[in-house]
Amino acid sequence: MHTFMERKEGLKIEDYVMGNSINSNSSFCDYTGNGFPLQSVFDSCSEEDNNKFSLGFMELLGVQDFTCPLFDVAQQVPVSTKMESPEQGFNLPATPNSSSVSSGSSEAVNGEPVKVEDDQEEEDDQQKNKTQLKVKKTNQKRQREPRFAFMTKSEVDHLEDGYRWRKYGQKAVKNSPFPRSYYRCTSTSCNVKKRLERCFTDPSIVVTTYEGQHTHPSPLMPRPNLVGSTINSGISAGAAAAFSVPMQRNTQSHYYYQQQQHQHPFANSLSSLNFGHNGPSIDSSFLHERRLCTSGQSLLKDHGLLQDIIPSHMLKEE
DNA sequence: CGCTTTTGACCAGCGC
DNA sequence: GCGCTGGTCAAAAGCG
Repeated sequence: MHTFMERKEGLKIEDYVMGNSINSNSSFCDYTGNGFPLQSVFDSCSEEDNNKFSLGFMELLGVQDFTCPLFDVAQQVPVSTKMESPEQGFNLPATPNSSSVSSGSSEAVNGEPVKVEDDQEEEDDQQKNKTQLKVKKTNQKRQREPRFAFMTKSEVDHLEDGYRWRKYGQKAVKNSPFPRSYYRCTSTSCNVKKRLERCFTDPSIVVTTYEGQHTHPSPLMPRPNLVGSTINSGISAGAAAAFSVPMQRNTQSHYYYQQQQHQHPFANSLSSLNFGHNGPSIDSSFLHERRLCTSGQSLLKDHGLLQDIIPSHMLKEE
């Protein structure tokens, strides 16, 4: 069984997901390395060619009675997310205060606003800023924060996740009638971002992508003592804090993707991200959501996570 | 008045 | 080099 990284080297992700190999001798689990397709939700939802895959994957996941969602695209993000290096995100914890992410912003230039005296100087300043930005960007290639994405079946676009977000952009998405919205955490010095978009193959599904790590506790959520649950679930507290899963009002269910080959995909993927070194100990919303997902199942069951994440018929195959 | 949302413009990266 | 696309900025408008 190959790992994702091993396979990634030789194939474009589209080939990998859409290509002949899916019809070859490989089983679905073998094919993905851990039982899940490696193609990102975004690709599968936004790329026309991937539509087929998307539907196929929905079926495989059992969309009719989906289990718990969550989809870790953290580092081995497929082609579409353009991670510089697969190792980066795993070995480097998210660096919320890094200026590299927003290097395109004029605020990032020298860290202070540009004063304008008159038109001439304004132009000069703009020229300076542009050249400085170029130099900065060529010297320091933009680094992406690790990403964590999941699909949520919901009627509302913006799901409450315990944090406050400010919308800073909206873009039309190619091959999708639904725009993508860009949000940033409103907390100062916290540069966590998230993107929201609807899956055009199923408008009832919202794809949420978190990027970065919160440097502060959730401003809206109380933090119940659920440490035991977290430990038993194998989820690092920091990871839970870094990527709080929305608490949705209208959600019926979630999908889960993750891209590693471990037996316990969710736990391994999150812990391997190595988040939470400076984050809050636990974010309740994440655990809260897990409760919603499990709906009656005990969180402390040994295989509870796997059950949440992997369709039962796939578990039987293992 | 302060904060959030909207939206057009700009920029970088990528593929051809 | 050019065009396309994703991501971000920032001014204006909206809202409580």
